[in-house]
Amino acid sequence: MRLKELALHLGLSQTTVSRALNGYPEVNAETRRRVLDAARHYDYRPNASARRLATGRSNAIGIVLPTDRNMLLDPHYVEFQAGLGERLMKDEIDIVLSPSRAGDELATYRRMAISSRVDAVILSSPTFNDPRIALLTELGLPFVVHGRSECPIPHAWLDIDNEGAFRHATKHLLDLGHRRIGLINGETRQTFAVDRERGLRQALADHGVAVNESLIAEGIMTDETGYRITARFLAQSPRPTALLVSSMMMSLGALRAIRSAGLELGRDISMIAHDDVIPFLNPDAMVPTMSTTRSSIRAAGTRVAELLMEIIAEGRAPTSIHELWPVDLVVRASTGPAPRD
Amino acid sequence: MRLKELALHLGLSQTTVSRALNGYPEVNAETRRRVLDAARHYDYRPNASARRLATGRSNAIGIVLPTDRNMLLDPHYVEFQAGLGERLMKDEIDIVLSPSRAGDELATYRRMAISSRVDAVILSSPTFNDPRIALLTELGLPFVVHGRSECPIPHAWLDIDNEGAFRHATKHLLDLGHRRIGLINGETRQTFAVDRERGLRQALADHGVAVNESLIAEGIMTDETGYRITARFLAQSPRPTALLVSSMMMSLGALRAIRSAGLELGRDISMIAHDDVIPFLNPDAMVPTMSTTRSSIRAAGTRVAELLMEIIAEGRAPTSIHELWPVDLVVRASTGPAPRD
DNA sequence: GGAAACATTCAAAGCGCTTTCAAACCGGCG
DNA sequence: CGCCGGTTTGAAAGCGCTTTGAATGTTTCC
Repeated sequence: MRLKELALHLGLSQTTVSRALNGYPEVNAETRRRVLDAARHYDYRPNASARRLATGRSNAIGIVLPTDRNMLLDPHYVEFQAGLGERLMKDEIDIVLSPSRAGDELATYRRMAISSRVDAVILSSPTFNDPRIALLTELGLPFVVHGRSECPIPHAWLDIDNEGAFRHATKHLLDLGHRRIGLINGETRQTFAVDRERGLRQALADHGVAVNESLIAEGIMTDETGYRITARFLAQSPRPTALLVSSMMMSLGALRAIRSAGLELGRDISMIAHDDVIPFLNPDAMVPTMSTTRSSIRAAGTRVAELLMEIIAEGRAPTSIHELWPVDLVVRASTGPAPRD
Repeated sequence: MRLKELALHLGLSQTTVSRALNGYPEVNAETRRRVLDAARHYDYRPNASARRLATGRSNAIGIVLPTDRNMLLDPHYVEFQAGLGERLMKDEIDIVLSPSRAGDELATYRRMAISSRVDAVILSSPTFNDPRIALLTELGLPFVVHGRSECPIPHAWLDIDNEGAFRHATKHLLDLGHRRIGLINGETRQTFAVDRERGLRQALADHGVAVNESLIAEGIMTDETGYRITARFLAQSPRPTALLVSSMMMSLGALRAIRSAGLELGRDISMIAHDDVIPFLNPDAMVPTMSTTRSSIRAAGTRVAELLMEIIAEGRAPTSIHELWPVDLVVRASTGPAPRD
């Protein structure tokens, strides 16, 4: 069923039918009712491409999907997508994934923009001076950064307070008497990891505790990395009495290493992990339950979608958008007072 | 830059330029070169909507994204996506995610089809008589099912041999002398879970071993479920000497429960888990290394994309597509001979 | 030399929608 | 009665591309 046929059936012009369906005010109430009834009856849906061509809006937002391993190796990604979806569903906005090899990312963004496939894009895992920001700004394609870059070009971003989160977590451990605190971080080419390390250093400095550089390590955020780094840390003498871990996934590995070393989490050693609130990695379900810095990545997705809609549908200025979300510290059983030497 | 302007610059008609760009043969070689050069120079990209409208092809394949929790709670999803992307990239085909609440899924498929947003869709996690299959068949939207349904309507599908995988795994355990084998399965409304259980039962029957129904359990495939079910199994007397686990994620929980019970994996109890080859859940990195039934879900994604392309670009008949992939059994350190009673 | 065959190009139609601009119709008013 | 403002509808012009059908040269072959 096409608009033309529908109009024919109704004995109306395409114009009127189109207006009735799109909620324009100049349509007679009775006519509109008839049109809507008929549309429902025939299950009419406007052809997406035709509408896009006519309006210039694509009703879709884009994400470049890096297909190489390591890039999206984590479940955070899909949670974030689900969060986006939750908001975009409401306006029947699609998410367009453009697959791309790591090296071709810029070209893929360019392609998306120039072929006007999407109204806006989301930029995840920004680096310090992320070239994508300059590119998209130049191309005039609206975007929101999830995370933070230090790129000088003004742009919209939403991030969680990684520095504050790890500062608080560190302070909590210090208050419990811990002095040798290890950091198992994500890769520091990602800004969030740097912010977290900064938070740790800041708290240590505030308490006049010297940083032990051999207790700061990073890697891709897998169970395996968590295991390896923790094992290395525990081999040191004296060993750390507390660990700060950048993801729940890593904390699983860390926990394995702790058990292998014959230590008990929460008594011999404490741990605080960052929790993105992934359904299948529930800190309350762990044994012992895991203390966390918590911030739902799904909620972030929903909010990013909302911001995107404000930009493209309501014309909000992207440069006015900077959201820094505070992060909860949730104390559970994995943290306890520092053991006596 | 639009086609019209490009043509103007070149002193050619839109027709010729379009043909040159799309590789039609009736264009003079020299002319084509000029056109391609100019296109590159001006960074010309055809407008996606216009092209779609004109050709009737959207160069996109669709996935309905269920945003409710539990539906895509697992990392398999993103690996599969990456696999798809790997193949689709080549032809610059987009993946369109249409967010949908669990209840509205059918409506979302319908919307995708009728508004001709995509050329084909992927149907994941099929149920026994999946209503989506009937719907899509009726709508005439090509699709490939990832997994298997028992829906009588002929359709394209790709699945791994879940039954064979678990039959072999069980047989392996039986050969090692195990008789009390527990199954920690995914939810049996998913066909793959039923197939796996079937594989277990078959192998037991072949060996004349009676099934212990209290050692068969299912649940969503999380670390937590793995922990709970295993703990319950281990509380039985006599306890099982081996476990079959439906996902690596669950196996992490199972391992925790085994350790909590003071048992040693690979000696006191054996375990074989199904491995979808998720980068951050590496069986070789576990301690002890985990025996698995292995099948890359990413590779499946790539193949599904390939099949989709064959259908939409080459006109292959969907009903001719039925692929059942064999599954490797990889024996590592988590399996050993059954302990003596 | 002219017809036939081929190679190359182009004008214009059409994909299905939105939107501009004009027209039709209405009751009310001077 | 003619005109006006307001309401409602419609014809037609795009949006930027592909593709049909025709036209223009260019060779080739009797």
